[in-house]
Amino acid sequence: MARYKVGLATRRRILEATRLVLGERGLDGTTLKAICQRADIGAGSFYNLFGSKEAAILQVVREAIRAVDPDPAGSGEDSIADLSAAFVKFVTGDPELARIYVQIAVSGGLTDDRLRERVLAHHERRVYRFTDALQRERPDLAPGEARVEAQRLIAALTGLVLYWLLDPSQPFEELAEGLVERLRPDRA
Amino acid sequence: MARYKVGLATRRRILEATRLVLGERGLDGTTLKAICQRADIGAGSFYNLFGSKEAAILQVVREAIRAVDPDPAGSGEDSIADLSAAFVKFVTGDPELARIYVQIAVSGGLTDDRLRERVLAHHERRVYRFTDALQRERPDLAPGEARVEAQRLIAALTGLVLYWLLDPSQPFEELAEGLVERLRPDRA
DNA sequence: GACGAGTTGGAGCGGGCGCTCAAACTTTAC
DNA sequence: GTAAAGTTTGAGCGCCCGCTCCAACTCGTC
Repeated sequence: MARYKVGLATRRRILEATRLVLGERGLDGTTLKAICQRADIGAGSFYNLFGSKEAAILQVVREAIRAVDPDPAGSGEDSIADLSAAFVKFVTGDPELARIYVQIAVSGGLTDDRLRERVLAHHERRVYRFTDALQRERPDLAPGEARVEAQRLIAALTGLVLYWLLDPSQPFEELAEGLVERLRPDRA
Repeated sequence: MARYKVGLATRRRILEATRLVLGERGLDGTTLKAICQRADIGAGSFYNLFGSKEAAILQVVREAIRAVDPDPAGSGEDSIADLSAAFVKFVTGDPELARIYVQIAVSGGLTDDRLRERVLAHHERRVYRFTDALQRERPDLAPGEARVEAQRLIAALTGLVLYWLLDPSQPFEELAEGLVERLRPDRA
């Protein structure tokens, strides 16, 4: 849609504004008016560049999910500690996007069928990735057990993010690091 | 407000309808129309018994939180396994209420200041309860370490509930039970 | 059965929602 | 400089929201 420089710049401003509003107000609080005020544009400009409010939101959601799982077709060289640390870094490094990620996973996933599919597909990839890493590090674990431990670890990390977003004074990084300790080879 | 039997019965129907709609559609999807259709009443009847839509929702939210933490002033005789099993039982026994619990914690807690306070107060009580149980069972743990482990356990349980609600085919009970195993005295 | 108190449905209010549209303006290519 | 294509603004449309109001109706009491 955008073909001139100004249009592309406006497009970027809209996505940035959408990101901010989504983080602050959540999925349903993200109104067109809020986005347009934040981006300092009129409604007409928005619809010149996006087909609908949902389109802009989905674009931001895609970004958030990609930030958590940056390399969907990755070759699988990372350790559990790497994967976990990368997630912690994502969360602490871009809390706005982390907020969106958690809100989408829950309020979106539990009420919107299409979003649930996206969230579950993303979750499945993560479980696979973590399971793979765990099997490499801990050949002593049965394959089924590795997957189960991966699921537990991801659930715990997700829960910690939630409580940290609710109360940022919580020592999220320390809590998260302790989760990985337990899965180390020397604890087998 | 309700003084005749019919009024009290209607009040119950409204709360039941609110519970169902909240679980299915989430906080923002719970419209007055949806509640009234579900309860098969007119809007006038609703406002004869509740001061606002929010009042009915808060009533249900209170129920959900109380279901997770049924005895806020409890004496502290439960073991970690008891506390964890009680939570698992709540979740599997009343998934509707569990849905509400998770949705409120996230979409409510992250966007509404008053709800966040409620959620955090509830969470703090739970952490205290779990920490207390863990200290009794595992005197070898430093007090700070017991609290940290309690936080990790609660976060993991919450995360597991989330993913189980997104995908009920997940073996939630098995995954949850494994979390407690690790904290047993004989693993010290 | 008469009567006050409580309960009921639903039309309709003010307001915010996502979105449209046309006229004015800006950018770009020649 | 010209003109086609792209961009912008903001009033306003239709819709649904939470909520009000009141005439009609039931309930409980005597």
